Amino acid sequence: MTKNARYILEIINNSTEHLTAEQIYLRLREKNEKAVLATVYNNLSSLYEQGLIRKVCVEGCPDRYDKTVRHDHLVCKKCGKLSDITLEDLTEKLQKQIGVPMISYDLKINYICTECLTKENGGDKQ
Amino acid sequence: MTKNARYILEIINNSTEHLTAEQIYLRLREKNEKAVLATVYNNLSSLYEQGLIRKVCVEGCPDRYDKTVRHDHLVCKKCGKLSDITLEDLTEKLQKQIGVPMISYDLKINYICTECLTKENGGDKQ
DNA sequence: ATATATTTTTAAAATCATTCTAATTTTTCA
DNA sequence: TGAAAAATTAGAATGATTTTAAAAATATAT
Repeated sequence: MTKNARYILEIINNSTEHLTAEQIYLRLREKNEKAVLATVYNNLSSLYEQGLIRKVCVEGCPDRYDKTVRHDHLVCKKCGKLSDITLEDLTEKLQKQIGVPMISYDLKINYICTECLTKENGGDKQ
Repeated sequence: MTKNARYILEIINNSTEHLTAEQIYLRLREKNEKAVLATVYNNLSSLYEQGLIRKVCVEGCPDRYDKTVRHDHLVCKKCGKLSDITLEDLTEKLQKQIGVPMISYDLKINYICTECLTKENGGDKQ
């Protein structure tokens, strides 16, 4: 694995957020690594193909990259904010229900985050 | 609701597939409705905001639109093929686990579809 | 019905994320 | 050391989607 790939993997694994390629690129540069956005994309693709990172896509947002430890996601329907939540592992239950062998599953819970709820209520009162 | 919006909703609800904006546009034109792609996008956005249709995004593919009746998805990790599957409704179970009120959930099962499995085996033998 | 306001549609350009291209640099390792 | 392979770069290209501003259609009030 190249230095860039290692750094990128590190950035993703050490982040509690869900970073976009752009954000990863910026963090890489903060580390004084001079790299270009295309390099970040190249490395992200290869890390993803190797199964070392997860890719999360929410409509309207650029793809975000995530660690592979099993967990689920909360997605705010208003602002697109993504948070981690670890719910019961459904793998076995689901595997029993579907006939074919499954690789993994992605579970997203749609909700409205506290900030958006507050804003919404504020807005209504105008 | 305008005629275009009504037709688009109809196309989505009568389809067993998961259509992209482009495909919906083509079907609309088949019905002899002269409309432009931007109109399809406009209407899709507004239908989506009204909660009348679902949007499914799979990485590497343009967004696809889907009916709102509760069901889950199988996603082929190789070719991106999307199929419907109706698994046990997890709403209550999940709602109990997360604290905040949830709107809905999206469950995607990753697997390799039969076609891709066949191809893969064929490829290995080369 | 008739003028006015509102909404929708259109064509075209713009945007944004991502990928590709071909050249250059870096790394590998014989 | 030097050739071959892999990674990086700059920049153009692509593809999906959104925006713009004008034109057309629809609704509303007179």
